[in-house]
Amino acid sequence: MQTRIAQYRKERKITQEELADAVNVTRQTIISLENGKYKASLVLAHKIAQFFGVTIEEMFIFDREDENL
Amino acid sequence: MQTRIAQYRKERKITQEELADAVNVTRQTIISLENGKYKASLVLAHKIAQFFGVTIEEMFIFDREDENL
DNA sequence: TCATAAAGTATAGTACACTTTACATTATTT
DNA sequence: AAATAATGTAAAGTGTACTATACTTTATGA
Repeated sequence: MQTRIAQYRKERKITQEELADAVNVTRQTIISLENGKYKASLVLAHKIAQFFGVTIEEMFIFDREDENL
Repeated sequence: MQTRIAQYRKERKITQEELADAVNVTRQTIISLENGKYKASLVLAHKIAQFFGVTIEEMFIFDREDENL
């Protein structure tokens, strides 16, 4: 699964720490999401999408591998 | 967090088991989601929304309590 | 070039999404 | 009323999202 977190974040010149604070997770969580270490929970996905004013589907790119959970 | 899973499912006269099979989880997972025992993962949310042809945001209703993850 | 900000790595711990199996209750149909 | 379908409950196990802390590397800018 891919995300546009880093892309949107950089476009808006926001640091990982600022985003982390905004959605109330640790900086490590943002790093891990951006680097594909794991997938966001539904609520976190929603908060990040909301923060950037886009839908979850626009922020997170589901691919065929996501047949598994 | 609320969901419209049961609502959409009943509208289309689909059983929990049929939905479970369609999105490749167990029947217990569907029951638990419908009864608010826990929240879907992002990928499962996506698969359920896709199955019903709606967006994740339309299928899952985020409320203020969802400040936490 | 030196300081500092930003991004990254590592690791141990906790909570919970999801599975599996088995049994119980409630609806639906004949 | 009896059979069967559908929904529900319980409980133990696994994987992983996220935290916390501490340290390292890479960018940015005076």
